[in-house]
Amino acid sequence: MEAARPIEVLVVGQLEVRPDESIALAAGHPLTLSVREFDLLVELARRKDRIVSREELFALVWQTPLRAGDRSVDVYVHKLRVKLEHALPDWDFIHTHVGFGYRLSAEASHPFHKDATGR
Amino acid sequence: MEAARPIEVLVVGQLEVRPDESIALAAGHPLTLSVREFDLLVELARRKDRIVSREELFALVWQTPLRAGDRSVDVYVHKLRVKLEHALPDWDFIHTHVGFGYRLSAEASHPFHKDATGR
DNA sequence: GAGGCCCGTTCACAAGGCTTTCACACGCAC
DNA sequence: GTGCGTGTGAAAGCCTTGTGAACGGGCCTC
Repeated sequence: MEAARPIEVLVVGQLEVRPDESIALAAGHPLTLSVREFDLLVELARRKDRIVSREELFALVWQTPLRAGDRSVDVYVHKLRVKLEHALPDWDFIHTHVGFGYRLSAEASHPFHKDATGR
Repeated sequence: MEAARPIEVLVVGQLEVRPDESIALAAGHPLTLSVREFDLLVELARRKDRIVSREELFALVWQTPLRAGDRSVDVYVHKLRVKLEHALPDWDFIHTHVGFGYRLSAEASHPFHKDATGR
């Protein structure tokens, strides 16, 4: 049999991330992500449902220790949130844990009090 | 009877590529492509919906590793885009993923009409 | 052999996207 | 209110990609 190196496919709700193919799918549709955005999403997805500190995320994605005052992680989390929100409006993916870091999990966005804003 | 090697027919939306016949059809009409253009289209079609890096594309089509600074892939992607755009104006086929590479997928070109209100 | 044509390659510049860094707004705890 | 941590929009510069064109080689025709 082939020495099959298992292909890594990270699934988080309707989100599917394939690090080997450098692609992320939202409900089967490819997301357009920059390199940093993609790398950040991959590392979060690999640690799905766990809280990951900024220091760890930065080291993983930027390959260098986080300097005091650097807000890059926050900025890129925001960029990812915007794109994920646009692709899958009914779900929240990146959750903030104040003082600890971020956690990636698929959670239905607040089921009550949902505006019927026509879009 | 025949050695049962299935004939390869790659379909991407209205695009049909037949490597064995060295022909590509757009909505049933043959495209006029050079060898390089055709080979590039074949390799992209074989990896439809996946992002393919310049390095991989160059190795596949040119049969030699990509040298730093070589823009051949970009140039041929452009040539292909022009011909595909001419043949099927309402569809986008080759999508750029900055920092990653190119992806071949049939996607309707901008569904919204862009006006010139400068807004 | 000369001229014309494609084709492939390379270059130069234009365009546009990406990363980084700032500034300020917000919410919560004290 | 004050301080701290996070959200968010924008500016600036860098880097990647898009694009038109020049150059040269191979091939066909005359």
